[in-house]
Amino acid sequence: MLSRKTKYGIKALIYIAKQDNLMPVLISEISEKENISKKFLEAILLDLKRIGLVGSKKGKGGGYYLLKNPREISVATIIRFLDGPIALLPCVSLNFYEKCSDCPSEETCSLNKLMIQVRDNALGVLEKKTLYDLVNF
Amino acid sequence: MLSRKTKYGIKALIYIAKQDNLMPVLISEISEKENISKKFLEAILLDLKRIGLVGSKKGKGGGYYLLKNPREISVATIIRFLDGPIALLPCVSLNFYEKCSDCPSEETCSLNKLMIQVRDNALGVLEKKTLYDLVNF
DNA sequence: AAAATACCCTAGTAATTCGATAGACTAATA
DNA sequence: TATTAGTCTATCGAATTACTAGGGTATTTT
Repeated sequence: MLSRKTKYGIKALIYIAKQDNLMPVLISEISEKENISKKFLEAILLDLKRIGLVGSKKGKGGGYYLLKNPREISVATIIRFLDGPIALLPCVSLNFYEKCSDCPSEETCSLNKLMIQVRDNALGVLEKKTLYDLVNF
Repeated sequence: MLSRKTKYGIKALIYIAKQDNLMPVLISEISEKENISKKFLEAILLDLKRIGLVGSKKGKGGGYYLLKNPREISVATIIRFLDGPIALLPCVSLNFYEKCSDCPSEETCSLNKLMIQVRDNALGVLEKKTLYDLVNF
């Protein structure tokens, strides 16, 4: 399951992407409209800023805005950064690979191949889907 | 990501399924061969027993054995019982459905449809794959 | 009776999640 | 310059989860 953090992060990005004017969007506005705890959202947006997906402007008239074209932000990217691996096992993760401590060999592991298949199926959807698609659903 | 519990559970079931003789399999044997903490495995097998996938016999010559045909045990079933929902959001889970607290309506939710798609893709693999397939990989 | 084995209970550590609280800093604007 | 509307930082805490470990009980076979 996705963490709330990730879910909120995606919804916030969608919200920002929907405002096609150039004005930065307020945390408080997103918080109210999307029913997200303001302080929690604050932390999430900060994460998204570190990743480079959004920029921010302080002071009056400030807020958050997208730094990339919505077509270039895939859902997979967002999930990876906020939630971590999409794969079900560390040994089949493309971006967070780690050897399973209990497995002597991935070659002979009975789960490895199956989980690669599951991963690829999920990625097939999540890599293709971008913020743009979600805004214009 | 799958919990260790689930991963261990699946591997234990595979191990048991591989012994085609009728002798029950010892916890300690699975624990050693699969590098799983014995105590943890104990709890996992107990769960699997409650679910009805395995049976057990105490005393000398005791151990665990399958109660169902490996062809009838899908990986999805095992994951659901040990790990919970396969879906990424509660609102798209078939077996553990729950309304998202922040969403006013699933109809207009921008994530709902996408996550249904991801779920169905994952299930396409996990429902079809059974213990039998994993043993004879 | 003794040995082998599953079963049960408890407790603890460590990490993660989801926030709450309090305030510091920054920039536009009146 | 003072005010105000914002982001930013840091810390704390309750609740849950994921294991790990110990010791004792019940049951079955020899």
